Amino acid sequence: MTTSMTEWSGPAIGLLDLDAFFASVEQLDHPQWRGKPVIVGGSPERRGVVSTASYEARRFGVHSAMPSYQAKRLCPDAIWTQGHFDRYRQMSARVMQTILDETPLVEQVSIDEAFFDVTPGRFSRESPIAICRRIQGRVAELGVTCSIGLGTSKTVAKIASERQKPRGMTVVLPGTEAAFLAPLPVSAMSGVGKATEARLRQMGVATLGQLARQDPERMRRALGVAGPSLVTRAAGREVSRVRERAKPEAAKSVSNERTFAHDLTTREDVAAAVRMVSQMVGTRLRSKGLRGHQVTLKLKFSYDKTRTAQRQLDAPTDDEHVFGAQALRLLDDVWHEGTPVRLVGVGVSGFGPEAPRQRQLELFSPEAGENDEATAPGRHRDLRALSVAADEVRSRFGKGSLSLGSELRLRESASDTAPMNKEAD
DNA sequence: TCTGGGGTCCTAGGACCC
DNA sequence: TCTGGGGTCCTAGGACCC
Repeated sequence: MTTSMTEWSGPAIGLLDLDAFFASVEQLDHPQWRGKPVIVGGSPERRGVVSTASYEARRFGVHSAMPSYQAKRLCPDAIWTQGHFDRYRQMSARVMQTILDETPLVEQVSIDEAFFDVTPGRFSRESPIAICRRIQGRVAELGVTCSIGLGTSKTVAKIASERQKPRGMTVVLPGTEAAFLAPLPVSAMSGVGKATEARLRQMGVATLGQLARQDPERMRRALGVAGPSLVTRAAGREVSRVRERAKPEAAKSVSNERTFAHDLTTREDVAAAVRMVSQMVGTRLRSKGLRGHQVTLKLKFSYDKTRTAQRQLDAPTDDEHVFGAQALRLLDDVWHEGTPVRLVGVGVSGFGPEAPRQRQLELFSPEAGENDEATAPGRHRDLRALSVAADEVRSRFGKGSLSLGSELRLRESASDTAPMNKEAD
């Protein structure tokens, strides 16, 4: 297919998606693993899931987000690894730089995906297709491969990128968007998950072509504010803009959660888990220089039963002794001893510059009592200094080098840092 | 020992204020 | 004696993404 600039009218947006990225990096770094099934994910014994499966493993039916025990059954000889995230981030950065070398407007959307703007006449007069081909070749030189979708909007580019994988390139020429999208199931479009798909099915809408013909107002009533834009996007009429990625400092929340190999039932164990997870969050907050004034506790009792509770703090903090103590209090709102807990999560948010609304009541409430773990301001300072010192020790001697006695047993049963799932399910 | 972890955004109800 | 109405904050839960 050849297209000169004169044939391309309107915006040209590309979406680059790295093929089985984590597994590909592992195969790049371990030549003896090439051509073999490789699975990056949590271990089958610890309630893990598959993050990425190499294409060799996919032939056995293994895919992202599959429970690891199931993947193990399908592909017993697969090579397993928990993943090497610093290495993936490094490789990702090189890929992003490669795209930037070809066009200045790049929006990284995840570790393995980026939109880029190659609209003819905007930064260059070259054919968008030629630029995409060159990007694909240069990425391959780095040792990993990618698939690219090219179209006049983000929605089209994204869907196109998934049509031919791995190492594919799918071009949807201007004017052909509606015909390209129409036969596809609604779930092909990002923003349409299980729930929305089911809702649309009830309404007799199964394909993007059918969705494109819906009354936007009807969709708004059925699906909320996102409804009308789904119609526009399904019709291929979306006007999208590639934006440089927001800075990491713009994070709105920092959280950690751990699933335990065996459910926790005693207050002692659950409280120890809350403290352990709070400590992980505290370390990350301090390393990012963020302080939040809201803490959230999350407990998962079974696969589909989760409860959360949150609370405002008197002042923004990055110290687990402060927000962790509040998280412990929230425990009683959502849990009673004896109920099995499979996951414990703690999050801190509310990094905005302004202080939360002062709540006079709190000053006199019994919960600000002296039996708090950390209440008196002087004690706060001492404990935070302790947290900072502990960060230092952990960074020098490893994460496991410092932990409370009660945490030790938990650390043994908690899944190791499970890699994020980098692919759509 | 079926189904992880880190995020963002939206919704809906109640509190509270004027 | 039948209780307004807009705005904002807070909270819990859920959908979705990679």
